[in-house]
Amino acid sequence: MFRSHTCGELRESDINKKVILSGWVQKTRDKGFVAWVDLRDRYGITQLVFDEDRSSSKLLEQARTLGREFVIQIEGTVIERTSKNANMPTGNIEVLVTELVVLNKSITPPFTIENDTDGGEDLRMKYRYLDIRRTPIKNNLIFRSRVTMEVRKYLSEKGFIEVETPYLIKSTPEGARDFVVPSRMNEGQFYALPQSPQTFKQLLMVGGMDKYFQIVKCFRDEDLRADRQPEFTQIDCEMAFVEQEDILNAFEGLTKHLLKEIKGVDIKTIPRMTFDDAMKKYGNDKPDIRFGMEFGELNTVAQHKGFGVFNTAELVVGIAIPGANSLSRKEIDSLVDWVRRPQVGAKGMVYVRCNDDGTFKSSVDTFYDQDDLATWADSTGAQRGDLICVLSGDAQKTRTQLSMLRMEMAQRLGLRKPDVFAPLWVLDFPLLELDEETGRYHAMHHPFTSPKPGQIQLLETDPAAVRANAYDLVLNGNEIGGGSIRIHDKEVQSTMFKHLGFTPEEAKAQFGFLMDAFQYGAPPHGGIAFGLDRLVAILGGQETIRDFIAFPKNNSGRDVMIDAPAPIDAEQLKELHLKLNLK
RNA sequence: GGUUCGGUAGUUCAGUUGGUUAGAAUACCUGCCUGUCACGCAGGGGGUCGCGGGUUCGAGUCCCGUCCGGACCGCCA
Repeated sequence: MFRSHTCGELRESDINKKVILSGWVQKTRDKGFVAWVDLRDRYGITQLVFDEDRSSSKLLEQARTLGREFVIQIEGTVIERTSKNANMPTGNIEVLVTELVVLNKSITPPFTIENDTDGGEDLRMKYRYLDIRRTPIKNNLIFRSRVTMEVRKYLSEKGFIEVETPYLIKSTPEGARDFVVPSRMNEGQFYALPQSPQTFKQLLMVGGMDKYFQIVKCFRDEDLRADRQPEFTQIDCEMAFVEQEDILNAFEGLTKHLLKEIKGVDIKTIPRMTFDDAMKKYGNDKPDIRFGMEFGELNTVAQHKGFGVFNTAELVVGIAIPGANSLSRKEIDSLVDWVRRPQVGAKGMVYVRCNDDGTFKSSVDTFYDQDDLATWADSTGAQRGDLICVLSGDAQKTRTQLSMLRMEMAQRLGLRKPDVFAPLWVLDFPLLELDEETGRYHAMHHPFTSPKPGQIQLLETDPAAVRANAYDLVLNGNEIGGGSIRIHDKEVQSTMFKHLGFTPEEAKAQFGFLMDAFQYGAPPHGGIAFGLDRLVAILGGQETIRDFIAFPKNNSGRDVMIDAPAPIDAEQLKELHLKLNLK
């Protein structure tokens, strides 16, 4: 037997018990007459004690040879501490060791395995197995396990069946780049790893599975970010015989369940907002509604008063930043510089100080009097003490820029509180999006998304106006889930492909299997997929998904621990019928 | 593909206008220490300043190239 207890569970009630513990040496403190060892495992830390009076000199000497991260097994007696430590759960007791076995030595680790490690990101990635020993990372993985367990529990109880779908599938031109796998047995042919199990879950609906879910890896060969990995996990769901309302209700239930069980937060109902409203009010299709600062459109009140910049702008729009009248002239100037950076791209910024005495002082006082500025304050909801920031120009771009300013100021003002959770449904997304480079329309969600009833004809005349039965679940300014009611009719699906620029032959070659299936009684169906990594990170109050993934990739898509990707040898290439064409 | 910041001891970093033998903290090693828990005290070892080239009497420092890492833009149905 390696252990009778874990290193996290012994308490005062265990005093006088004989115990066996195994774990890692976190740290030793040698005081001469007495030496302590902090013994760590997944469950916690228990202090071991060796001293001149109660331990044999051989044992005390042996304890002094222990180094960081040695794996040891001890036998001993739980005793009350002379000096207790209120900061640790096991702080009232320690184990007086009677026997010590070194199960395995360790060389000095490259960084300290403590909550506040001295190790940098890169190094911790290279030795991820050591990083996982640290409490913060360990707790994140345990947290993730709790979340997935709750998801499985909830969905299973609601009658969903978890079905696995294949990872070796077919490459398609839509969407992100595919990761590709050469086929040895089929010369010159390739599998692709799924960007999502989309078509398979639809085929499961045709197969009568009715309510499906899967916690599943997906793959996209695109550049990485702090919240984006090339392989990531989705909670993928699909239901048959449903309309949008059924899906929203079902997964509102899941979201509320998770917030309740994981965070202890009660959400009554999740508010809903159309895509158009989200863009108008927040300039963003995933607004953070933990705070206000809604957009106020100022065209009618700010144009034709002699200020040329506004007169020629498609949109004049502002927000009231709470309490920001206290900013100095210099700070406001630096804010103007901030919006003019290329990443934001505004040409300039007009501001209005809302003084405590109810007067206004703006950067455009030449053109606007106090009454004019009062209407601005009205439109933006500005209170005394606020600062109104106004941007103008092309409607879409200006909204995006003001949205960036809104998020930045909320961040600076501490309004993005990690312990507040404000989910939001965003509905009625456009079906299609114009690609400015190619001039072609492509599906905003994916090509299997159904248009709103009665809008199919609009595809011919005004494709950009067609709305989809598509919805996103937004949590604290992050898209954590998205889905749609799918097309289940072969003719409608063909029409969609036609409008996406597929010839009938291309559509048949790439998605013929799906359209064939639709001919055999495909039920109406729809679904949703949640980004598990992101969901877990946000529930955990953090932005970086990397710390919630056991073995993540770095910014360049590399696994620095196993050093992948890596070249393969000539023999393997030959087997796969591949020739390299390197620069 | 682009913008930007960084690479100096095992680790995290400092290093001024280009100027003697490149420092601090921590980790590591040795010794001391009658209750530590960020233990304390004394001492010690530890450097290809990412790599290559250039300017200079002299380069960690300036210039060019390159590699690696972080953040962001493009991209991510």
